[in-house]
Amino acid sequence: MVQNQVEPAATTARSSLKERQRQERADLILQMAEAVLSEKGYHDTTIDEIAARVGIAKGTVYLHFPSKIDLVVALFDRDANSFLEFAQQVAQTGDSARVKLEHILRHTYEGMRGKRTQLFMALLSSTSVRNELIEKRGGMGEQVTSLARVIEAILEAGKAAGQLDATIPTPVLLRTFLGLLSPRSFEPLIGGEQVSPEELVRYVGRIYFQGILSPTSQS
Amino acid sequence: MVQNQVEPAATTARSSLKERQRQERADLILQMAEAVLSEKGYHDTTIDEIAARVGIAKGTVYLHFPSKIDLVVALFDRDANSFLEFAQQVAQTGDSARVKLEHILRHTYEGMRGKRTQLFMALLSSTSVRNELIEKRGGMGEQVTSLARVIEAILEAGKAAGQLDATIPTPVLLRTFLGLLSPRSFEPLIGGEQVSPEELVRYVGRIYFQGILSPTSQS
Amino acid sequence: MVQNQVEPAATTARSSLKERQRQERADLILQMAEAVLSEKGYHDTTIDEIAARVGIAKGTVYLHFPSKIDLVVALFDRDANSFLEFAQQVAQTGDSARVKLEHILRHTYEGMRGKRTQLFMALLSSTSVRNELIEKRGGMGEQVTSLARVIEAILEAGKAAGQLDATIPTPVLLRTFLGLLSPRSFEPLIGGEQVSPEELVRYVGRIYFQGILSPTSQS
Amino acid sequence: MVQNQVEPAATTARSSLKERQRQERADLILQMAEAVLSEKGYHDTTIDEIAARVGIAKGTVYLHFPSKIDLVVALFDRDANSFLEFAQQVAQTGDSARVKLEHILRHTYEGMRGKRTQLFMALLSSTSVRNELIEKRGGMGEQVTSLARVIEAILEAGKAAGQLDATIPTPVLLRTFLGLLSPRSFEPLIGGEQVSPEELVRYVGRIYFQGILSPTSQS
DNA sequence: AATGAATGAGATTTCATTCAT
DNA sequence: CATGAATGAAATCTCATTCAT
Repeated sequence: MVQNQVEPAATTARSSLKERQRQERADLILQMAEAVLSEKGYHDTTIDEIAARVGIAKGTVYLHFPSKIDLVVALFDRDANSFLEFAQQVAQTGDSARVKLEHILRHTYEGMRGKRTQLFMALLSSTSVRNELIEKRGGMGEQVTSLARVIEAILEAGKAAGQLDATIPTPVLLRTFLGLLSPRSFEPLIGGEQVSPEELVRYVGRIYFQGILSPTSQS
Repeated sequence: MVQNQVEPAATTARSSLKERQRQERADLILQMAEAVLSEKGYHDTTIDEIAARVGIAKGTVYLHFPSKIDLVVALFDRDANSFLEFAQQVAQTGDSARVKLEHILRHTYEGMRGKRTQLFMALLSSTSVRNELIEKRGGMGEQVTSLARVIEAILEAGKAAGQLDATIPTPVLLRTFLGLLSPRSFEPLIGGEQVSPEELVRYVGRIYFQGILSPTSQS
Repeated sequence: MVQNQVEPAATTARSSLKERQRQERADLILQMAEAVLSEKGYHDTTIDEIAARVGIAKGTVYLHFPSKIDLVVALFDRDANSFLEFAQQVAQTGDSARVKLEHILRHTYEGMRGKRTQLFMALLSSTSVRNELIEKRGGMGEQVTSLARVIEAILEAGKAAGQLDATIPTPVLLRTFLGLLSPRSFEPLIGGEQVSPEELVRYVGRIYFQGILSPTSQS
Repeated sequence: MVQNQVEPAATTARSSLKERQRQERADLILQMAEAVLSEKGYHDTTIDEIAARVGIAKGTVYLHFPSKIDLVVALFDRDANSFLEFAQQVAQTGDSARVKLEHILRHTYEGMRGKRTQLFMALLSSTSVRNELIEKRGGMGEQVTSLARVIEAILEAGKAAGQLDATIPTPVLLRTFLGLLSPRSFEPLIGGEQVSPEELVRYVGRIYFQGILSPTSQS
């Protein structure tokens, strides 16, 4: 009855230790889930395989995520939040729309982030996951709309500042830009890496902002 | 191209009648498969549902397609061929690269073709189907590479003619262009249709060829 | 297109043959399910075991019953209907309430019917099945209330005719009577069969109608 | 009966304190187990839920009861013993068989005891628990037979005293009486409470002892 | 003693594929 | 040819039980 009264520190320390371990475990699971998911897609990813890669038992996965779709949601949320956060930071800078959007492109194409965004984009456009989510939840979460809004805001600000072509509707600009974030979907079509992320940003940025016509031929 | 045209009467007539019926049946199956596949994705599409929509028994589907993945392959081939054919026709015209590519965009965005290309693109980037195909077949078929080559040829010709910016590597141009073909992946993110296909072509074409910067701000 | 037009008989014959086979299969499954269920109870009954006893594969069971609970519902319905039907027939006779109710007791205690009613009663009072049913359906079905109503009607008619003690509320009479239908719940408590069904009816009838006091001691 | 009464002070005091705490804990667990078991039945009751209701960890339950079935056994034993004790006390009075048995009915129908007996009766006739017990132990314990014997003794004494109808075999009387102890199994069939326990005793007693025939129609 | 994370056997259910009719 | 019943592998999820802390 008179417990944990005199040493709240200890208790907190202990519970936060456990909490940390829990977090680590959950992160490990998410990590492996991410790997398997991007290799195999939602349906061909089995809880068994995720567990095996983490080196734990199947049931343990369920200790952290109540169902397979929840695991995916957690992953999606993590990536969406991380992406959203970055986009929001970028949006707050005083840079031009072009610089801002190129920042986002760079962030997307780089390293580990790239993989994450890859999966994030894949999940975003996956019919099966979408159906599952709509059925069991009631939508894809608000981060998606938030993300769209942040980029829209950048685009609109660019238009207002006279930087971007105001005659093209923002939704079209938005979709087109989002499409640029996952050009790797077409990787298998082409093959290995011939271009560095940085180069890719320069090229894609140039395409998106200046078009692909040769400068001399521009009317 | 020149099949079953000059064959002797009776037998052929009968067999070609049967053949035609067979074809019709197969087409019907493909049609329904297409519908279900784009609604539910590969894994959530069941042979049972396809058969039910066609109004035939499950076994009958197997009479036409030896397995579920073969059904998808047939669909994919059909769409890829149709797309390839169109692209090849376009490539042979004397138009500029921009006009050619805008033709392809228009073809993709329009009507029923649009749906087909949608599914085609979805299958192209679907992890599960890709893995399945690599496992059971050994790749995605040659149409994909053929298609890439046709578009590459258009792009390279454009560069050679001084129409397109030669400083951007063709693979990047190619990927970016392919990315423009399935902007609907991001539909749920945005919502209903606010733009007609024709407008979309104009807007997307302008973005791809001239960029999104405001004309006045172009150096 | 011009099928089954000239020989509707054949078609019907064929389809009714299939239908009959289907029925037989379903009945066989129900039969085995009944056996396993009364041996092990709902939760310890596995579809695997039912299938094994029938000599078919697990999936085949699901071809006939969409889920385990549906299997139980079918069984329950069958028994409830059979019981209800009998009770209704009995209710329509011109016999006295006592004779009617003793008919029902006899019917319950006899042979195969006994087992069925046993299971029926067991399911009726099984917490797990009840919860399952309330959750997945929305109640126990109407047969149960119908059955209660039929017996209530008999009791009330008996009261009206001056045969039964009108000072005891019908619900109490009803519950008590229903309690008499599954005296075997207490079998393990007591042991093997020492009394024949017919004797049991006589004894139980005497208890229910005249009480257990010795005739001489009745005030 | 005469335990821990004369032991030396210190150690015993401490150990009996611990012992008492242990007992209290065990009782609390039993209490919650009882609640969950009667709500959900044996299989749908999870150790997790019991622990949660007590407010302890799952492992702690296992410190008190080596397995789930042991928990049920303990509960069953407790109720059976309590019931048995009461029945034995009643049996020792000088009352008539009717008064004795009505005492037992009253005890069963009243308040908290009622719930306990309810569960007790439910467990008694639960197929899954029975099978589990037979498998892991080897029977249902002796209290059950003891209880049967006590009631049998009352019945036989009643017969010997000329109070009860000696022409009805005692086993039948016994079963029938036991059947009266859990009329609530049929509650869902009827609905809410319209009768008080005391009234119920009077009605059920009258039925059991005098029958349901109208007094005037008794020959 | 108490905890609760981890385990893994086992249950339900789905569905591509086969094959006798 | 067409059918659709049958199959059984495989996947998700649950939960009694164990055990390191």
